[in-house]
Amino acid sequence: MPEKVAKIAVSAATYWIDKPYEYRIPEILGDAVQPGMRISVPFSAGNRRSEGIVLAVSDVAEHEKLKNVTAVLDDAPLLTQQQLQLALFMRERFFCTVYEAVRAMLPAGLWFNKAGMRRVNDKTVTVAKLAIPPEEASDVIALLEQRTPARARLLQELLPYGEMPLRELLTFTGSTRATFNCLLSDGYVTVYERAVLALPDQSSGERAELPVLNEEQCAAFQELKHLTENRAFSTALLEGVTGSGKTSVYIRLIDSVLQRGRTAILLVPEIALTPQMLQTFSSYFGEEIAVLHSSLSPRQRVEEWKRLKTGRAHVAIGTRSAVFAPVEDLGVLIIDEEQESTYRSENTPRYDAREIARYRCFKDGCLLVLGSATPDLCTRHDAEKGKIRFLRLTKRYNEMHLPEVTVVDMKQELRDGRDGNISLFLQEEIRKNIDCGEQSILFLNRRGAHKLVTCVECGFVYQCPNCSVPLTYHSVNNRLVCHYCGFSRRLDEACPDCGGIFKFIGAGTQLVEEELHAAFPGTEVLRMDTDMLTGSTTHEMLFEQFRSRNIPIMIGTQMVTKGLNFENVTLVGVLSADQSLYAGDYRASERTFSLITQVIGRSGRGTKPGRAVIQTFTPRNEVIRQSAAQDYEAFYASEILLRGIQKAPPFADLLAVTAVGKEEGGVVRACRTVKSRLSSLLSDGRECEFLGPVPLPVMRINNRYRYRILLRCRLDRHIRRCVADTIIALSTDKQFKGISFYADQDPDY
DNA sequence: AGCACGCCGACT
DNA sequence: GTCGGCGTGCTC
Repeated sequence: MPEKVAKIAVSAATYWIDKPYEYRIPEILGDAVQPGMRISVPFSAGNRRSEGIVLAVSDVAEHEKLKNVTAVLDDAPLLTQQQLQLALFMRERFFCTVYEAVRAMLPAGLWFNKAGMRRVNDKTVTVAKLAIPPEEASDVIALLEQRTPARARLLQELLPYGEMPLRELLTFTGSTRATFNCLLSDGYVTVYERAVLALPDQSSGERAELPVLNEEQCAAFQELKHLTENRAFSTALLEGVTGSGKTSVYIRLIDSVLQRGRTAILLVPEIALTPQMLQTFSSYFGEEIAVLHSSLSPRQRVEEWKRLKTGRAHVAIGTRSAVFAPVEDLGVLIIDEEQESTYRSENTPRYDAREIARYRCFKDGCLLVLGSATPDLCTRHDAEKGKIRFLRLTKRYNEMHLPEVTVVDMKQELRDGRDGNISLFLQEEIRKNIDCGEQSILFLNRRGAHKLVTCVECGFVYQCPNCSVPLTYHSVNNRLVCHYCGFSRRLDEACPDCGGIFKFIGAGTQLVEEELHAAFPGTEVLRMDTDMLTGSTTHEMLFEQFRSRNIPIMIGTQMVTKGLNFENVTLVGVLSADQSLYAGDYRASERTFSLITQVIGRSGRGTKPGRAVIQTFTPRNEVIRQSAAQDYEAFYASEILLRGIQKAPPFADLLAVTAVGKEEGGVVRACRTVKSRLSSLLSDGRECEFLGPVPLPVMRINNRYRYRILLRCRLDRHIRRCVADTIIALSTDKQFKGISFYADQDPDY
């Protein structure tokens, strides 16, 4: 009887030693070890316990001496062969380890032990929060390291985030609640309960009638449906102006796929996944739906995942990670608002859900639908070239008119002696709304929401000692905070350089709120920002207040832009359109256009017509004018020309290799080495262009310098291989000790 | 990365 | 003679 051998992707393996490792399956484990299961193995010289996932089982050993598999962690495979294949693809494509890919594919709750899963009815999650300023925490960690290292580790893990669900914190650090309680009683941390997104009640058996489609929607639906009927891969762009009813088409499409016994996945941007939206889908599909979303409790996440895995649910709705939903025989995968940056992961593995979607649909032979009012330029370009199907919805629901848009020149405002954040024109418009009992929403860019402190006399600006950014002022605690590393300090009474008086510049939501109170005394204002969302208050609760109490004005950041439907809102204002426009990367215009479109779309969704006001210092800017006119066609036409000239996507791929390290000279040298190695590897007649080394827009974060090399070319397998080899070679080079490298396709900056 | 093995200087 | 410095190499 030949011995069984397992090929395993090990969690302890770093990127440059990541490969399938062989282990012997001891006889007692016998058939209990199958591909797709997690197991426990000894790894490396010290035989450290490591987790792994079984990739294959065979009875031929390619190695002389093998270690034994220690234990099996699952009683059924978590991943199918196809999903394991996907993990291997992700390694190639996103420069991560196979196990990192696996971890991204599975709900985090699977790693919590059974004892930790006892709670059934999680209405809230306990969140651990740092109770001391981050810079003080660093000192505390150093202090604790000697006598109570476990406590130090907990604090260390919590530090970069500021707060995280307690359960996750304990699992990541492998600590117990007791250790945490010590930190709690020492006052270094606090806890609070955060409300968990409520899943729609699916017990009410009555299913709603499917939405009736208008002529245009019907044509789009028929064509999409047709594409799902032959089992072949295809992609379609569904471009629909705001309010054209893309969702109704999705619903009918999902329904038709379910009718044929296949499954569906719907991806939505983070912010669009609201209880109302889930309720809508749940009313059509009942318990067929499973929701995959980060603000579910770990327990719920596992439960929903299992319902899909076991075939009790056939439709997955969720954010980015729902692209990994464990469904078989996929019939359609829909990505709503496909241009959203939230589909790209910012952590390892730095995957793009759209690319995973394409891979899955290709393998499953099914339809990929990309829906948007303002598609990604590359998607739109593909549609125009006939590479993907192109379907359009041009009519707004009920023939509603687009809001009337006014662009206000803020330079003129300054010349007229007004230096506030709200122009005279916008003030008058708000006044009209207050008078007739209608509501207004004011939108502030996240970047614009930062408040700087500067000295009136000498122009002194506080800088973060660890990062190359100015500190931002928070009036709640009168402290200056770094938004990258969390450093904070008290604000001095006067300028530390010259003793001058401070001036606060840049509009924070709080500042705008104060301005509004001054302009409209006695009028209620609802502020929607992260400061308001502490404790058990959720967005939904604030939105509900806004609606039910008919609060005249709401101000907010990104989160007020999407998907919300308030009938009584007839005025929206973009306080400063410039921040995102002049961010400096090749996607800045595209982001701005999409953002303004979404904001404008919030106005006049009821029976009354809407108005929109865009404030800018550059009113003649073409992108501003095109977005004010809501002319995506014009925007696309001019922007695609520009991309051609810039040789930016879709006309070339960009790949950034970033080096991060404590010593600036070393990091720059590392980048140069990346460049010279790659250029000699790719010198065989390929058209490749190198840019850099350039510092990232924020050059230093947490005392680590960040530089990158940009590679402009047509990315193929060979080039990826060369990049991977280069990263591996430099990571293992003693010369570059302490410097880490990563690669990113089409980076945002 | 993290750990063992290995080959040269100051210690009980 | 031995303890320990960190240089080198491997992880099945």
